[in-house]
Amino acid sequence: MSDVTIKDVATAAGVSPSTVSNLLNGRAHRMLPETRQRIERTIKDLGYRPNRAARQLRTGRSQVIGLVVPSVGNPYWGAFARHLESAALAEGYHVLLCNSERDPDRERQYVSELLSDGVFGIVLCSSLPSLEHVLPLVDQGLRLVAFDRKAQAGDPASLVSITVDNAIGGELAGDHLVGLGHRRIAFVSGALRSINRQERLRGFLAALSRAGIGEQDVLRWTGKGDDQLGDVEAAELGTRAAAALLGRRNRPTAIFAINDMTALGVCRAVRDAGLEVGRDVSVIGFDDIVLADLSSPPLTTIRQPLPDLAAAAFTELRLRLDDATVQPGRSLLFRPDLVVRASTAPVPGS
Amino acid sequence: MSDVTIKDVATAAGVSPSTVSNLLNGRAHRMLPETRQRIERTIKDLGYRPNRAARQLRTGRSQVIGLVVPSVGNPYWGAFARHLESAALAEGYHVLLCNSERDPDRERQYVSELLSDGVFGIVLCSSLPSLEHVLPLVDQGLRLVAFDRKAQAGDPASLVSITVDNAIGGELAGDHLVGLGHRRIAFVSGALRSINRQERLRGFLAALSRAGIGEQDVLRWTGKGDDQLGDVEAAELGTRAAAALLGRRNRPTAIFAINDMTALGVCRAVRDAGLEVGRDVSVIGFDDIVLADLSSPPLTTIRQPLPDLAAAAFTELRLRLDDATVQPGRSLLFRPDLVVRASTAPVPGS
DNA sequence: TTGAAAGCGCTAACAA
DNA sequence: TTGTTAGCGCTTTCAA
Repeated sequence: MSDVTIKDVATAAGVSPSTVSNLLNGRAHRMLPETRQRIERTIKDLGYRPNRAARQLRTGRSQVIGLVVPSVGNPYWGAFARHLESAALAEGYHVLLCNSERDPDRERQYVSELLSDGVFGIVLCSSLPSLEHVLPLVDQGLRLVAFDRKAQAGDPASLVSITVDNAIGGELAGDHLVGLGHRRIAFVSGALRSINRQERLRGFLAALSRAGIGEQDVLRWTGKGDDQLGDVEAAELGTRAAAALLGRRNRPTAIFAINDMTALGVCRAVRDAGLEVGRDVSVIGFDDIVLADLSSPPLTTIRQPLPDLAAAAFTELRLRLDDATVQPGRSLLFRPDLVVRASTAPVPGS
Repeated sequence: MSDVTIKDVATAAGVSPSTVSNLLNGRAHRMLPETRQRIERTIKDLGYRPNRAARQLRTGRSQVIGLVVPSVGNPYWGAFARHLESAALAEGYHVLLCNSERDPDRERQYVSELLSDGVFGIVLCSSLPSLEHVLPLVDQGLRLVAFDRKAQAGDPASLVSITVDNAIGGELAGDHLVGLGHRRIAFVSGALRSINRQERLRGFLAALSRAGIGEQDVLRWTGKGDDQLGDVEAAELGTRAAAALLGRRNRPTAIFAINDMTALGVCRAVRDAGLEVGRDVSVIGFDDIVLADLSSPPLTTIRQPLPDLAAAAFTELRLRLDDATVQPGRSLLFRPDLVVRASTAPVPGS
């Protein structure tokens, strides 16, 4: 380890440790320019690097934030992690990565361990509607930003929630399909346990309703016991759901899938049924992961502005980390975009 | 913050801090069972959690390892990060995530900062053939495991290198295509700067050569200036390369792409040319990322045993973290598998 | 403008 | 079996 300490620097520069410390902590104005230069030179010459553990022990603060996601193996979360890390790095923060694998116990465990690591700022991407499993830890100094989740009535007052506006996203999807002339439309998702999913469906139904398509006329597939949907499983679910829906007498001409992975699974089922995505059945997803544009045909989807979302998550977290007083909670809802590609087209024969 | 310290526990339990510390550090046998139980109860009651910064300051060790990858936004690296984190967690370690974005300066910067964070164990997934930009830091206690990179002559003696056996992977790809009757075969990659890529090509050529196809008969596309290939760009490159290759008079009947992202781009170009992947042109990739199985048609590829690779990376790192004496370096080469899906088929008309 | 000194929470000799 | 003690490297108050 870099065994040169602040004391070594002080001795070599002929000053006291506190003067060096002052320089290190943005109080350079308190010393003569020549002193300052001498110290700076010495630091360079000796290759001195402050020991963060010592600093943290002393100040109680650390330049690390925690990120808890279901799994970075999922392209969506991988992309989010990348953008968040990028935003954090720009401000000198590092990111501890935690994969909850959608296990509430593991989520709680992580948060607790992070606290004990001196990591008080955490971006939590929880799959759960309720955050009560981590709330007790807020009393211990935890600063929480909940991502991909709209604020709920039962949330602690200080919580920040950041997400795309899922209801608007659902509406955009619905408007798009209706605008293409579709009337027999299906919705495919796993169990609607998360608020996000409920919102997406709500917006979607609202759009269809405006076009005169009642709720009862929308084919809904919302998980059939297959709840433990991971990332690969989401596609699998899409395939099974679409296979069932396409087997009906009056099969839908368009399908809205809860996310892109599911949509890709839906596309597979369409092909398996001997139909062509786009021409025979329109498919629209949600997220705009990197593969959406790569798949065949390229997937029409609702894009989440991931860089903006990630930057906001970090900014909000930092705000609460720097200021000891408890800030009021709030929700940030970002607007999603419709990205039209080849998987959606006018209804056949129209 | 959890302001209950080891001292509080000691007082409450009626013992000295060192006894509590002994219990905490696996020296429970040095005390009476009843003392032990009393302390354990107190720890629970008070909700005590050790302060890691203090512990680290004292011992110089930390339960954190660093992971430097090009970008977790790339599905391959995202999957690797997930498996590595999982292996680390099982032993009580946390993972600091660093995205180098393929910038050598950033790589060096990260490693240096990690050192100053007291993080001495780092899994480095560098895109560079040489590691000299971080070597000076090895003297400062850095323990390095290089992933996705075979050992080189110029490496430091203590370096561990872990990767799939890319030459064998290339051979498997070559044998597969040859076995299907293909003779006009192309290879598509970005610039062959990394050792991995060179190895894949070498193995591939060796397999073709055994089938009587000389090097000069293999169409090679190895980047045309488009060097800054990120993740999306890899697909883009595949598309451009394949478009050019398929425009030739004697177009290839099979294409081996350097990785799955590139292969997906190749598939897109095949479709754009009015041909069918599998039937008209066989395409094989490398990695077996999650999308390989989801794409249309599902992609034949060379699978990397990612969970095993990740577990090995952590194990090797930990070995070197625990033992202060410098261990001799070594290379671990894991065997890849051929996964046959629908993107490859016998050569048309055979 | 600079320095002396105390102490953050913990571990591990060493002493009892 | 248990306790005393010194000190890890740093920041910050207070004094000079």
